[in-house]
Parts: sequence; structure tokens; C-alpha cells
Amino acid sequence: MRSSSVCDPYAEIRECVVKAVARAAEELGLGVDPRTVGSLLQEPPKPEFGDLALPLPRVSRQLVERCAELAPLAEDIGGECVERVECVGGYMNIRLRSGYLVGRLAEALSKCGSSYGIARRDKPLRVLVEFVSANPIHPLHIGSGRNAALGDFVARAHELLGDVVERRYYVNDLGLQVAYLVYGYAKLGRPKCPPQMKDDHLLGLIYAAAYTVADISRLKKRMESASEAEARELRRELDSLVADLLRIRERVPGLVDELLRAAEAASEDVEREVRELSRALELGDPSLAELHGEVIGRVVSGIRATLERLGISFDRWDYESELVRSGLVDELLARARKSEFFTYHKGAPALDVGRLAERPEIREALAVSKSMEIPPLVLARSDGTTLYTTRDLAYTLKKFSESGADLVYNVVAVEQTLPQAQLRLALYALGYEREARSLVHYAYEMVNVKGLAMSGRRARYVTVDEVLDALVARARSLARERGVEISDEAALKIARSALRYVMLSVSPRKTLVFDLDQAVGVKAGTATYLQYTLARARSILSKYGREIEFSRVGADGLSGKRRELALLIARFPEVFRRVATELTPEDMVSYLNRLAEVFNPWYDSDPVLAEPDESLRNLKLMLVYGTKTVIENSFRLLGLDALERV
RNA sequence: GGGCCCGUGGCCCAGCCAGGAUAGGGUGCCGGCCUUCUAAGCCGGUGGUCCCGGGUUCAAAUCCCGGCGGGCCCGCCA
Repeated sequence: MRSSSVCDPYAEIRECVVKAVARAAEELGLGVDPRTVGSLLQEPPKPEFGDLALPLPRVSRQLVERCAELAPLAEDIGGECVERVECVGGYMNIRLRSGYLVGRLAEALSKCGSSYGIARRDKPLRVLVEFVSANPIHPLHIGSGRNAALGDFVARAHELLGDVVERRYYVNDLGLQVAYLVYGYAKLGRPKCPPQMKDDHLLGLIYAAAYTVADISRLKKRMESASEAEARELRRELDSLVADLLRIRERVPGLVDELLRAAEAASEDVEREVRELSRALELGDPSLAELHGEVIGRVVSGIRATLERLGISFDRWDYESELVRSGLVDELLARARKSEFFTYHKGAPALDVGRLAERPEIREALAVSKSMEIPPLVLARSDGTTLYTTRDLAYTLKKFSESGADLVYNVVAVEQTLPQAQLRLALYALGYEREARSLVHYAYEMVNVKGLAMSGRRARYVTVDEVLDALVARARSLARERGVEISDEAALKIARSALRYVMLSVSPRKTLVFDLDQAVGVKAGTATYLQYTLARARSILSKYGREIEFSRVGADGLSGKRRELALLIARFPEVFRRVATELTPEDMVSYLNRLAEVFNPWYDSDPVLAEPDESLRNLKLMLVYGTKTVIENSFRLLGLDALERV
């Protein structure tokens, strides 16, 4: 990371303070490690305690005892940056010299301008982020929304660090699920979309209907040979399936009946039919190519439209069927057979990655948790067809080789932790050590929707489109209440930012309970609150209409909210760097909420433009400019939209 | 059965990895503030056995051990 210290005022401040404390301790004959002091310096819980605090017992016992001697010395030595040092209950509380703080901040903001806080890497990396990659059988649901927001954040973080980033979507257009959809679609004679409905939504219903019809016939068959007790249980299941089917029928009248009629008329074993179809699709049966392409194309275009509403686009869309036909999967299988880890697991060809995982240093290097049990990775079925993870293995190598990536992210749900670990181990086992080390599973927990058990197979899901629609409607009505009409574009920006904000505000490892009413409400602690804060700051600056004279910023009025704000703005580069490198968007959200919570009350109580004293007015303007810049740059990182008016 | 993750006011979340001051926000509820840079705002009030029990420590929401509760994974599914 380029340490352009000018652009990181807090690092400079910290360095100056640490030096003062360390030298003072030295003069008293107490050896303290400056690095320890630096890492322990913290923000006091209350502004009265000063700007920085050092918990003394953590450094050394003697420091506690001799703090009274130490404090004046440190105050003296650090005169450039330190105004006052006090000893209170085991702490050394440090108040910074206002002039120093203001000076550092003014310098940073004037020199770094709109890139304030953004630290670029010395040597840019090539980074590939694969995300969303939802199966092309239904519209994006809310879980994919979380994936989309997080994946785009990862990509943005690297872009802002100066890396060259490629976004990819892996279209899983093979497998049983797709076959169910193709089956239903063909039986219905390639139906057109009813008005007011998107293709992906229609086909999602067809998929669910086909799957449910097959499930029902499976159940009926089982009931024929079931005991009475079992039959009762099955009957209950059947009722629930039928209820699901009826619910789907409500949304697309006629379609379900037609499907049932078609299936019955042919007196087909739907399940067997679908299996055969799946095999034919994987083999690339030319008579199915057009139908297959049409089905996948319609769903993908719907998904693409949803992503566009979210403001997300991909550099490449990779199709699984093309991967299989390119022969890469076969090549990989051949290579696996020659591996020392090749084995047979219950008769099926496999890689014994568990054996590799016995070595603790390998687990360490590949980020596989210490005691996770690793079963062998089965590569193919007895009939020779490949399994998903095998194809993913081939795809991973393709990702590395095509892009020349130094780092590849798979943004994938946490429930896939084991297959993702197997993937890295398998790469290593096959001799791709660098790739194995450079493959990152960026995991996230699932999204639950309040009061709904989700299931794609039953078309029980909340879609990203619905959520966006609801948010757009809400944004409109709130604006109308205030007597303002907002443009479609503004409403969409409010909506998609609100959605992204919710997805990024909670740590990815926590299950997110999505409450539509709450996300739709635009209050404090939402994206809209931040957009509003930014609009206020921008409004002041545009009314001022001139360049801020950073060289004539006064330090006298730096107290209360103004001081808090200055410190927060000074700390931004540090926060930004941490969030962008550790990929913890929730930290940025917390920071922004705090910033807005300081800015807004200050805004209310302390007029900027009406300030008669010039140097104080410049100080206030600098704080407004700092707030604006910090929010704008955070938005670039999080993928939130700025608005001129809210 | 084994593994991974989570448990903080009615509800949601931050803090935990790198232990430190009276545990922070939001939301909800009650009351107040628009002639002054955007009231999607601001101010005040209300509300907590940091899941439980031990241990380590001058100091534990944070570290360790043992429980309890919830989620996910352990397939020739993806």
C-alpha cells in the first residue's frame, strides 16, 4: 500500500503522539515499545477524555505508577501535536493541539481532494470476482441480492485499491434443474410472457410447476405401496404440494392445468423423461440446442435486467455447457487419473483430498479449518457423467488461465464451505498450488425473509425485482408526502441503495433477516439517511460556490461537534483501508452512520454560510467538504448512489 | 454422532480476532422543535442478568473450558 502519509492525517497524528510518549518514557528510564503504544492508542469513550487514550496497564505496570511524571514530559516533547496529557484512572488521556489537527486535515483535504482516503496499491493485482451465478431457472431472489451486493463490493474494493478487476457470472445451464425447466417449457409450447411479467419470473413459475408435478407423481407412486401410517404422512405432504401448485396456478392461470394435461396425456414418467433430457443436454444433442438456448437466454436476459436495476454489470458470462463442450472437463479428469491422490470412492473415480488435508500446513495455507472432516471428492458418476464440483474445478482453472488473475474470489453461500474447501485442496493435489492459495471463498450467510419459508422448487421466494418495486413505490410516496415529485431514476437510486445498504450493513457471516417493511422505511440507519446527509453537505458547498481556502482555516473554534467531526474525517483513510483490504463492508456502514449522526445535529445547530468570522467559516466549510468527500468515497466503495436532492 | 457459524434492551445491529473508563447505535413507544444552509432532519424521555456456569487476569461482552438454544454442512444433488 502506498503510504502517502499526507492523505492519512490520522496516521501522522498517531505517529507524532507515539513518538512523544515513547521518548518521554525513555527519559524516565522506562523502555516501551513504540509499536505497542501505537496499537494500543484508542479512541476514548467520551470526548471529555480527550482525543486519544492509552490504557497504561497494557503497556507496563510502571507506567501506571509513574504516569504523573510521564504526562508533563510527553506534553513537552510532543508539543507540536499534543496540547494536554492527563492521567485518569489508569489511562493517559491526550488532547491534540487544535492547530495541528486542523492543519493536518486541511493539508490532506486540499492535496488529496476527491481521492481523500483512497489508498492505491504500489503494484496492482489482477483480480477476478465470480459472483451471483444464480441458476438460470428462476428470477434472482433476495439471497442472490445479498450475493450481488457483496460481490460488487469486493470488486469495487479492489478497483479502488488500483487493481484490475474482472466480474464474471457462471451460468449453470446444465443439470437436472435446468432439465425440469426445459421439459415444462417444451410441454407448454414455448409460452409467451403475459403482460406485466418478466421472462425470468414466468420461467421460474414453469420450473416450479414442472418440478412440483413430478414430485406429486413420485409421491403418488410411493403411496401405492405404502402402509397405512406411511400413507397418512404422504397424504399430508401431497396436500402441501397441491397447495403449492394451486398457488402457482393463481399467478399464471391456465399454465399449470395445461402442464398437468400434457403430462397425463403422454402418460409419461416425468422423472425419467427429465433425466434423459438432462443427459441429452449435457451431451449437446443438436436437436435440443435451439430450445435449450431459448430457455436459458430468456431467463438470463431477465436476470441481467434485474442486475441492471441494481447497477451491476458483468464483464463475462461463462456458460457451463460451453465449458463441458470445450473439453476442459475431460482434460481435467485425465489429469486427475494420473494424480497420486486419485482413488475410487465406492466405485466412483475420486480425489482423496482428505489425505492431503491431513497435513496441517496445507490446511493453514488453503484456509481450511483445522478439524473439518474432508471426504474424498467424487469426480464422476458411475455412468461417466461429471459432477458439479468437477466442472467447477475445470472452470476455476479456466478463470485463472484466461484472466491471468493473481486472486480469484468465489462469492458463494457459507453452506458451500466444504465443497469450496475440497475445490482448493483438489487444485493443490493436481499441482495447481498457486491457484489453490489464491482462490478465496468469500462466504456469506443466507437471507431469511420474515414470515416466509423459501424454496425455489416451490416458487416460494422473494425476488429482487419485487423488493426493488416495493422500495421504489415507497420512495415515491414519501416524496409525494413532502410535496416533491421524484424522477424514475432518483426513485430507483434510492431503492437500490436501500437494498444494497441492508445487505452490506450486517456482517456476511450472520444470517440476515430481511424485513421488507423495515428496509422500505427510510429512516436513520438507512442508505437514504446517508444520501440525505450527503445532499445537505453538497447543498451548502454549491451555495457557497467558491473554492475553500484551506490555507485560511482557523483552529480556534474546534470544539464540540466540530471537533468530533474533524477527528472522524481524519480517521477515514484508516477505516477505508481496513474495509477495502479485510472486506468488511459492515465496518464502513457503522462508520458512516456515526459520521452522519455527528454531522446532522451539527448542521442543525451551527450555520455555516451565515458565519461572520472568516477563519471559522473556513473551518466549517472544510468540515462540510470533508464530510461530503468521505461519504462520496464510501459510496464508491459500497456501491451506493449519491443524489443531488433527496 | 462429527464439524463450522451465531446468541448483546420488545425487534435489528456494532463492539469480540489484537481484554481496559459508566456496553454504543438504530428501530419501537412517549413528549417537544420548521420566518434562518433540505424536517427522509433535530432535541428530550423510555428500555440491558452482553444465553448459562466455571476458569485465567489488577481488569472479561471480548480469552480458555463445560453446558444450553438456533442455523448450516457431513450425497455418484447443485
